[in-house]
Amino acid sequence: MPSPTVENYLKQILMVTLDENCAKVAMGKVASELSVTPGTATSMVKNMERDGWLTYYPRQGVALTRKGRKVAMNMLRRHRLLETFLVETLGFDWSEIHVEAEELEHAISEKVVEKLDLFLGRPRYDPHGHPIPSKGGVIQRPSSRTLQSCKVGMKVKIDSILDQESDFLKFARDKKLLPGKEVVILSSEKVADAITLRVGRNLPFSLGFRSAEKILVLEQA
Amino acid sequence: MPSPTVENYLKQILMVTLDENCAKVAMGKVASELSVTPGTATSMVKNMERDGWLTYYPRQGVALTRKGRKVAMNMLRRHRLLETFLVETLGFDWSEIHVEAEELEHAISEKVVEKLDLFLGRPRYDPHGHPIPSKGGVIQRPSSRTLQSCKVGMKVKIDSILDQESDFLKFARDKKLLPGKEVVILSSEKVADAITLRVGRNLPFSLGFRSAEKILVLEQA
DNA sequence: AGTCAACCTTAGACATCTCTAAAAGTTAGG
DNA sequence: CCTAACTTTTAGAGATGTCTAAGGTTGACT
Repeated sequence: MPSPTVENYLKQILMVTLDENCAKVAMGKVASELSVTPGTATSMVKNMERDGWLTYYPRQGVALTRKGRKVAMNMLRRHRLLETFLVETLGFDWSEIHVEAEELEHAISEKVVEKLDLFLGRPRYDPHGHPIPSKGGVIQRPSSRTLQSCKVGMKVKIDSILDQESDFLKFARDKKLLPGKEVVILSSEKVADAITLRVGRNLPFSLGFRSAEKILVLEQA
Repeated sequence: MPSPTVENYLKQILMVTLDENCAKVAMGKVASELSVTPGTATSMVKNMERDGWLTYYPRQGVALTRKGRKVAMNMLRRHRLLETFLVETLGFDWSEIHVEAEELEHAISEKVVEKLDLFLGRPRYDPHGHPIPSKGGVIQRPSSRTLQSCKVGMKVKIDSILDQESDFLKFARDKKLLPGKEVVILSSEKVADAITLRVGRNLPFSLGFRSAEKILVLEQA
């Protein structure tokens, strides 16, 4: 059985994995997400590898094992069900519930989770609009669309690059056009057949529609 | 702030204090109540004295300080409110709730306790018939206990009947089991789950523990 | 290619909470 | 009043999870 601390590490690592859509999570990210020093994260992660929760690639990052992912999904389920309960049943404001759920999710037993789920009417989304993983650990992924289909002014997050051409991938990397990055659409001219966009705070640049079709993005809530 | 472990020690010590109606709690009792070895209890208690939760009288026992008692009462409040919630709202059975509440009581914030209290309609008794301490740490009937908790040979006075079931109330009236009556405990068999008692000079009869728990009594000096 | 900054790991320390095993104190019966 | 049985304390150890401080790697930019 994982300790509450291990549960926290697992959940946080899963959330970064889902968010950045990338297999390995860097140690620095682990440390900052959990508000511990880098040294603490390293030693913790080594213990967690010893116990089979994740795989540790020194100086590269960590990836959850199947066993670790299962627990992490379960924590996400608990967290989001509890947030729903706090808003729907106890009348909390949605700005206050995160911290409360963070504590309760470690103390609530599987039995209580089940009864709560039933009591709440098996909700599929929490008050923030995030999908609640099922009992089996399946999460509904927000559907992605191509960059080409985005409207001017939209703020989206890169989900994945479909092209495998190394030239294109190199170009994408130069422009920081990488999974997880936030992008703003500055213009989209059908006549010119081009989209202008900005990644993070970098310089804006343009992409032809043909290239833009190769990039899947997620809408930001 | 007390750790969950300290909270457990405090709550357990308070419960023994209330139960035995005596100021000091022996170290052996502390150890057995918390299911730790005597050595563990001693070292823990020393740390707790250092932090002002209790006073430690070597080879005699411990007594809560005002600060310790306040926290302990609050834990009791949380525990009993949570048990009420688990039964009333989520539909748990009596028998399962103690362990669940034991975990949750350390994770629930003051804010959530308040909202829960409100949601439940500010109950005064938990499903076992135990009084729920108020927000200020006042327990409503410090001198009353359930009939179920009485030892063989004790002479007590009926304080009140918690059950609202008319069948049970009719039965109680037949047996003269009414507030103010004096009762002697003739036997209390955990295995048989039953208590035998005599009201005044009437014929003795038996009650199951579940029924006995719904009867509040006052100890006779 | 060299250097610097960012990132990561190592090492040693500490607080908390637990254990076992052995020693010391206490109490009751003969 | 002595001893056996019980209770309590001491001593030493270990797991977990955290820190600081120092040292090693890596990658990016000149």
